[in-house]
Formats: sequence, structure tokens, C-alpha cells
Amino acid sequence: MLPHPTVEQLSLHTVLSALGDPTRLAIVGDLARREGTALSCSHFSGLGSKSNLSYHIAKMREAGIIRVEPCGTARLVTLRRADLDSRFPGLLDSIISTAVSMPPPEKRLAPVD
Amino acid sequence: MLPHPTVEQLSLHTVLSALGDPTRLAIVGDLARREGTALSCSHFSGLGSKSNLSYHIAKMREAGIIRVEPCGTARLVTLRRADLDSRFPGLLDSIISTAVSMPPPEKRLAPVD
DNA sequence: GCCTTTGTTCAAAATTCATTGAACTATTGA
DNA sequence: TCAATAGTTCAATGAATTTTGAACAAAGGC
Repeated sequence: MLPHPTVEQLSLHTVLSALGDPTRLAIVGDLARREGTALSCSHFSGLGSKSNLSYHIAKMREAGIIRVEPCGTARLVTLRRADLDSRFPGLLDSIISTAVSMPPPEKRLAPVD
Repeated sequence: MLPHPTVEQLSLHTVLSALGDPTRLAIVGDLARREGTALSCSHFSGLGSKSNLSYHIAKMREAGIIRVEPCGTARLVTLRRADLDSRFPGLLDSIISTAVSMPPPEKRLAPVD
């Protein structure tokens, strides 16, 4: 449905710059915290307005970090962990082990720094 | 001399956004390729104008990715590998193993993507 | 069919970033 | 001292990013 890059299309600099943002890091951290679970966009409503969130989610989808699939009126978001691991071994693990230790998005006033 | 953040001051999002740029990724890749060696800024002159390079080097220094020390009229640049490893274990290794396999900066027409 | 929920899209504004060239500083070497 | 070398700083410009709110679309429940 929504366009997702293939594994071969993943680019290191695109992935890193997508992750180099506090809001998006917080989203990844929360996804990692519940590995395997699909979360709807509304789960992250503490991180900004609806349209802004939509923007950040789209950016991560285009970078190949998450997969987004429609499910009713919602969009289920999952981490593309296996894909990222195969293209950039160890990258996500190292990022997640730091990002996971940060407070979850819904408990924060401002995005993680 | 020049201000460098301490290990405790390193922030994941700052490091990632500093690395999320093709020019800076190329610099890190080149530094990693000659691990331990200190390179002067002029080594990277294929990547842009003097002032632009100065900007990118400063950005990485402020993010804590490199250390820059004056040596005569030159500035010697080194990767802060141990510091990054201790704060974000595995991060640099995974990035470098991808970045190192890219062509070195001086052999390219445009920055790495 | 209508209303609600969930997101997207769009245009506009605000911000930040990257790039350039000129002027400048500091160090070295002749 | 003079000139060359190596970088920095500054202001300006253009590009890209982030953010907002309003309008829109699609699915599900009543």
C-alpha cells in the first residue's frame, strides 16, 4: 500500500538522519520496548500534533526504519528490525539499547534529547 | 583548547544527526579507515570549500565524534572511538563497517549517500 | 445514511542547515 | 620581517526541515 524502500535501497545516511531527531528516536525507542508489537500512530500522540506525527512517521517509513500498514482506520507501525539488521548489522541494537533506557514518549513533556 | 563535550555529555540524537550527513559520514569513514591516525583538515579538501569543511568538522567536534587539536598551523583530527564506544557500545562499529566500504572522500566527485 | 475515529494532505510560517566567499587570525619558515 | 599555509569567523543566501491548523478521506459503528 504505502511505499516502503526495499532492503537494497536502504541508505546509511538516510537512516541516520531519520534517527537523528529526538521525536523519531522516541518513537523507535517505544517500538523497541515492545519488540514485535504493532502500535498505531495514535499511541504516540504525546509527541506532537496529529499532522506533525504523520510527518515523522512518513519520514521513518521512507527511510525504511518502520513498516506502516493500514488496519481499519488506524495505521499499524512496526520496526523493520530484521531488514535493518541485515543491511546495517548491529546498528539498531546499539541505538535501541540507548533509546530504550529513555523515558517512554507518553510520559514526557518534550521529545528525548 | 577547542571545546569538546565530555563522555557524559554525549547525546544519541546529536551524534546521530551529526552522522546523518554524507559529507560527515565520509570524513568518519576515512578516519576509521586509518584507525588511530590523526589527519589534518586539509586531508579532506575534496569534500568542499575550506569554510564548509571547517563547519562540518566543528559540528562533529561539538557532537563529540571527533577530537580536534591544534598542531602548528594545522588541526589534527581523530575519532573519539573509545569515548563513543563507552557511551554507545557498538554504534560506531556498525556505522564504520558500512561507511568504510564506501569510496574514500578524495576519490569521489560527490559526498557519499 | 450519519457520525466518530484515525490519519493524510496541503499551504504557510518558522526554524534550522549547508554552502559560499571575503576577511581575518595564528603559526611556520625563509 | 615577510610571505605562505591552515583554518576560523562572519554575513548572506538558498535549501531543507519542522511545525501548525484547516480541510480532506477512509473505515467502522450506530
